[in-house]
Amino acid sequence: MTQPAPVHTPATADPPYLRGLNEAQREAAMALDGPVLVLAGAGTGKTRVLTTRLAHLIASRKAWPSQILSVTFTNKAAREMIHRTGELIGGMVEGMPWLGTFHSIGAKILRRHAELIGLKSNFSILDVDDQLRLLKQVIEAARIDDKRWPARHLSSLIDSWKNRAMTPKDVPAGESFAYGNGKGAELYEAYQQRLKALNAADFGDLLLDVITILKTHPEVLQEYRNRFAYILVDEYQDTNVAQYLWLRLLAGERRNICCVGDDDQSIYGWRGAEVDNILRFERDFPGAKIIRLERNYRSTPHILAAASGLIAANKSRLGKTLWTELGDGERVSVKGVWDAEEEARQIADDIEQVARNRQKISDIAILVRASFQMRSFEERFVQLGIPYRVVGGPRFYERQEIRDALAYLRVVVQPDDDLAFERIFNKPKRGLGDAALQSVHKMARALKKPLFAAADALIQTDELPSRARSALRDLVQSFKRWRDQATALSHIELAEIVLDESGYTAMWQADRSAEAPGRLENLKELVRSMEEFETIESFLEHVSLVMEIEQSDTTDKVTIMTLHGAKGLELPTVYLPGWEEGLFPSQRTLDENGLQGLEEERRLAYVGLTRARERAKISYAANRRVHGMWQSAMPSRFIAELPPDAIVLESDPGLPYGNSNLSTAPQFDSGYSSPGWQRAQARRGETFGSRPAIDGHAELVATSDPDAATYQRGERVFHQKFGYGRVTAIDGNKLTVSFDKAGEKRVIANFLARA
DNA sequence: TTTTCAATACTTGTC
DNA sequence: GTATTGAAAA
Repeated sequence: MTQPAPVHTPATADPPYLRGLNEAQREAAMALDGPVLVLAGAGTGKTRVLTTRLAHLIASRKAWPSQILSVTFTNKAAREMIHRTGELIGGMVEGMPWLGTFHSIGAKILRRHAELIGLKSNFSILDVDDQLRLLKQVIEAARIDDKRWPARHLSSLIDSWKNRAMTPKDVPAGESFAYGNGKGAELYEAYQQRLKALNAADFGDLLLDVITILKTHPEVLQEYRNRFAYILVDEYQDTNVAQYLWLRLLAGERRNICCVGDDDQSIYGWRGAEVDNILRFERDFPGAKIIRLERNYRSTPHILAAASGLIAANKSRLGKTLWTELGDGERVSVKGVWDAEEEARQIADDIEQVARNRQKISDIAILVRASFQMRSFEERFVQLGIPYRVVGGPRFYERQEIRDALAYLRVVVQPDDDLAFERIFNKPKRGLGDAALQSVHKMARALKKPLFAAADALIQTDELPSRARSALRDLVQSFKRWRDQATALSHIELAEIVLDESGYTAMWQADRSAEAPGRLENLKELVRSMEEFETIESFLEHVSLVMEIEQSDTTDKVTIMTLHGAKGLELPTVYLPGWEEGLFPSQRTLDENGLQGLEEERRLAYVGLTRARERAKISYAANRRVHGMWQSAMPSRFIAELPPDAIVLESDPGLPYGNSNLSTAPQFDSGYSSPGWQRAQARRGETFGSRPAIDGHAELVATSDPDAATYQRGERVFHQKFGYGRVTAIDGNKLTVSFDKAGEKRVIANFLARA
């Protein structure tokens, strides 16, 4: 977020860190006392304000660094804040112990008071995988059919309860019925007990348990209220109810709380974020100062106009008007293409052109709504040899091989970690199957001891078949040996020995699949990354709270990522493909969350547009394959909402919006009940894979037409993608058609026409 | 116990 | 269309 020279020249007496701030930014950075809400539009220098505020608090001696609580959502944001504050006040931020993510700070507080909630201070933090396995055990113990009631479902329910700061007692009976015929709350309770027994907490607990402690132990609450003289919150629009309560408790009477956010960029409602938190800030903190940052330093006026015009269609927002002093620049281009492959082809051609002009292609990002859209781009880039990077795949520490390796280390360090032990029990395969694991469990229950101790006891008996017994004995003895060595060796050497002697590395070396070499590489990277840590314990703590690994890839590559992943970024050129009804806005969101969902999708579109500094290029495909079947699509309603003056239409011939006449735009009602994309567009004279005919006659076939829905076997039909064919089988509205050119395909009846 | 086949789902994703 | 997951067969 770079800024040009300031308009308001600073007074000479100003400390250097205030230089270059505009009036609103300066006000936001300097209003230190009392509640403050900074509404920071996209590209208005939000991080600048936050860091300046921190610097100002410290430099003016209002508070010591250790008295300021600064919370962010991501580690990346936390890192950036530390780094940039350091630049402002000259590297004196070593002692900012309370700057971090909600979860890392929650973990820190919880470790100090763990015993108040039935944990030990060395509790382990479960990842999503462990959580799910534990839930499965709880569900099984309650004799609930996990086919009818999947563990995933319960997991997301518990998440949503924790997001709303509900303990098992607080779950309303109605919601409890969402799982296992009213057993929801009961299972939640059982799960919490299992967690405590395992001395473990999940991510939700890092917040919820702290809230419980603060509520039930006034002296602890007072301690933290005294400690935190000032509170700073980043991305306030993304906070959930639990985080909100947590902040309110800590802010206390002093109310020195400053929240920075943008209601128009709230895109995580599905994850429990409450836009309402930001919308009602004034009511929660009467007398709060509201400061709007509206001067945008990032995008050209056309891009801003497009984004502002779009977001104006939302009803629930506080309202901001972004402006800029930059010169006009290019209009936002809107382009219709035949299908996703064509879309990828054209964008790739564009990018190739940029590369040929020896311009950086790392200035370009492709932002998609859903990750399946990435494939067509990757395929095309591979074909053309355009270097690219996909951001937001599975995170490093979430990869299977990394989790396995970590599980080994966890069992070495923490013999009581049952979940980790179970994970590596038969990995690599050592002939210990389900039967053997059940025996260990039985023993553990009998002895009331963790699995590892039970396994140790079990090999003294004749319970197991001799093969399994010796395999288990080997495993147990290996762990004992590694624990003995742990003191003598560095943690890096230890990790190498564990991975080696357990046969885990060998397992992947023997694997002939395509991913195996990559996995081995990742394991090496894991060991390398341990160097930064003093002990294996501190490394493991880092791993559970920081799901990423620093990577410095400076080569010139195009970025492909999801719109969600793009928040906070900015780039000169941004491609926004897939603006089609059903995909963006996503039909599922519309179905599940109605108008609210639509508004969130619109905010997502707003976020996408406002990432662009100089060029934004929207495109939509007239045809797309959804769940393996071809469907035609209508351009997104968001396209019709863009101000005509800010955009330029350049669709391929024969497609909607092909000329600069927006009156052909489909009309949607404010809700989602009549999506025009249900209408199929049948085009004649096309064959599979061909480009659209210039003079093709478009013809609409309504799905409601009863005639169109009933086909007979053997009937000749036409499909816009596959051409002519004959119906060979009928299954409801899904037909199997043997096409003359494209072969046999399963298609939806609505997209066929009689030939 | 392991392999193979069929059923299933399939937006977004921090910590 | 495809990746993942779970249950039957080898």
